[in-house]
Amino acid sequence: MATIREVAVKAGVSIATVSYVLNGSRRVRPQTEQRVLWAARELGYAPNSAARSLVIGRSSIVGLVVPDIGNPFFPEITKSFQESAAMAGLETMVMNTNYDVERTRNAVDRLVNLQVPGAAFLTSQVAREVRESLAGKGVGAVYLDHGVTAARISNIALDYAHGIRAAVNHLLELGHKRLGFIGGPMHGTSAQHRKQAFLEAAATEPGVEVRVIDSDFSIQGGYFSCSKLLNVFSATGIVAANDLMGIGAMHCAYDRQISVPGQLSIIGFDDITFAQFTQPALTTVSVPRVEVGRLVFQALHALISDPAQAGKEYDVKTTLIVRQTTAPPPKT
Amino acid sequence: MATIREVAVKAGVSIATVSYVLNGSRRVRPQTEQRVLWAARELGYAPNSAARSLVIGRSSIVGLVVPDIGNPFFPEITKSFQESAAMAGLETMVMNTNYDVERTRNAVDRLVNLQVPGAAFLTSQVAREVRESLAGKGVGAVYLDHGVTAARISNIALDYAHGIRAAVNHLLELGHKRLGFIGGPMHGTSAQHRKQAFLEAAATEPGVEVRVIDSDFSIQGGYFSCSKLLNVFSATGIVAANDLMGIGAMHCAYDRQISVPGQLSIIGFDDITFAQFTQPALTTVSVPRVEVGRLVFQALHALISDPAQAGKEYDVKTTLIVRQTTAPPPKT
DNA sequence: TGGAGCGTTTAAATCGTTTAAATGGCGGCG
DNA sequence: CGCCGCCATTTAAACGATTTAAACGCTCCA
Repeated sequence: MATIREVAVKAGVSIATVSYVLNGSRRVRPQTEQRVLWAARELGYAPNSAARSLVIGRSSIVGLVVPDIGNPFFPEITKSFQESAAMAGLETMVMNTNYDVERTRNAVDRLVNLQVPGAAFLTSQVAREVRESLAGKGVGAVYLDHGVTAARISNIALDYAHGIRAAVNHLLELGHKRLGFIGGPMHGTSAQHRKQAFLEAAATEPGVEVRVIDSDFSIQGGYFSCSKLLNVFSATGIVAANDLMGIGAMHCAYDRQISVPGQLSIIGFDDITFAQFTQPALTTVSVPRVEVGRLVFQALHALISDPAQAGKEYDVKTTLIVRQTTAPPPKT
Repeated sequence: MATIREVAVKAGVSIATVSYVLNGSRRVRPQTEQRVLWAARELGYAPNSAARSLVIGRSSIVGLVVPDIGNPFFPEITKSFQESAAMAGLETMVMNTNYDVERTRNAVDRLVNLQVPGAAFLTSQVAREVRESLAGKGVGAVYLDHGVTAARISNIALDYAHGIRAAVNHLLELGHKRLGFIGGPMHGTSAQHRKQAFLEAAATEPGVEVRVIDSDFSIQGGYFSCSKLLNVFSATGIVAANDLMGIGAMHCAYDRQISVPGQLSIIGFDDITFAQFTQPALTTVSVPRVEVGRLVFQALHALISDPAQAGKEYDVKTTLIVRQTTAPPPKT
């Protein structure tokens, strides 16, 4: 590996000049600039990132904290985040927390130790003191659905309400009167928002019966919750807080020989790639993941490059995608 | 952030002693050791990783290069790799290459710049000179299905043949005589191995007709390949080189009103989580992903901690999981 | 011709570690 | 009693970059 010193020698200047040219941090005579550039290219020089972070006090790595990389919702966001970051010359350190507060804390500690200038959190399991310590250390942070912006803290708000409302209205328009909702774990704010939105949307129409069950965002969870829902009262329409649970619900219906959408309509949330490949294809609320990934990075990048600027709130719309798991309720 | 200097002051020793205690790189009087440990704990000291890598010449980050994090096969391996790495005190930098040689080259450059002690490649799109330069720079590398071991290079061999053979035998035993195979992109060695294994297994039984189509590991690819296969000759059994393509094939069959498994049997490969949730559930060859992730890391770790030791070859078995997409061929 | 003034370049300090070499104290042995 | 050798510890020199402050070399004007 070539060092800045070798480049300096080759270009016949001091190392400071090389640094100035490469970082554009000071005016340099065009002629010297050319020589330096040439020497650097010739030697295939790339600044040693460790040395750089040591003196700067920040690394060129940003953190991306996800609750479960195994859930197909996250890899796609990760991918587009990572691509945006790479274009800005930043590496992305992906950390998986398994929806666990303790592991999240640990992940943050490790990110701080890496001296990341910022991190994005696609999970809501972040303890308050962790958030505060992060802000205190001057680390920029972008949260998903946390709802609060502050110095060094931006927020991406997914407009769940819009999509959920559309989903509920869709079911109501089809004539459904008994609706079930399978929610996510209640310690997550995003799960709370979705449930809230469902309840509000369902309340607009009089004479609609509603039941809600909190679950865990997994296929198995969706399966059992659907089962409970069907036992408790014979729902004709079910909205799940994510596609995985929606798919679980479909299997529950299948196992009970209940036809979807003939006897039971099901709507998911997220529009993961697989949603369009279930049999029948799952009606769901789409979250534009590529856009979210890009936006999350942009928000973080803004925070990093100008630490003085206040945190912002960004909005992302969600939209209903009608496929084949919804139909009018059976007439009894 | 506390520095080693502050710890030294608090413990009343020199910074070198602190370093020795913390790294166990030299004998230290138990009494001093205790004082240092206490001081470090008291201050919540964690060594600055940038400074450390600067002087060591290696970072505490290992690379994990995957072709497509969006393909559910990889996140799970990633997860278990990452967990093993974390237990060994190493961070994992995940890089996505989109099956692109150029992007792989770029990813490697960035890893080298980060001074990783080693990297694992779950993709076969690695140019030879890249591999060589990696080895030359003293970076340990673990490849999946590359088949070559050398100094600083280990290899994980997935025993495709075993699983594929079981899949083909399963179809033959059911009485199928016309078999199709949907392969992966031929520039990947793992795709080649699977195709090879299929052809060999099918050749053992006389009177069996066989057709092969190379595709691209995507759902869409599987869909079109299945379509072609059915046009070319009326296959009654199809083996796909991965589950995504198997699922694509199922949809193709569905759209053509061909019942699975009544008229067409389909077998996938990988056993991604979704394989058990398709309708009907996909018969597939299981690759133990958690185990693979762990093993890949262990192999890498061995390479890193003792650079002198020769590269090793590790084997992982694959096994057929019979679910619901296979049945005897229709009697004509 | 000498100096002011300006823009460019340089020397040197710094970041927080690791580690080779130097130091100092102490017991054992001649 | 003095010397040697051994241990535990310290001193100090790296590692490769950024950046402040100082030096330098020009041009231009008096």
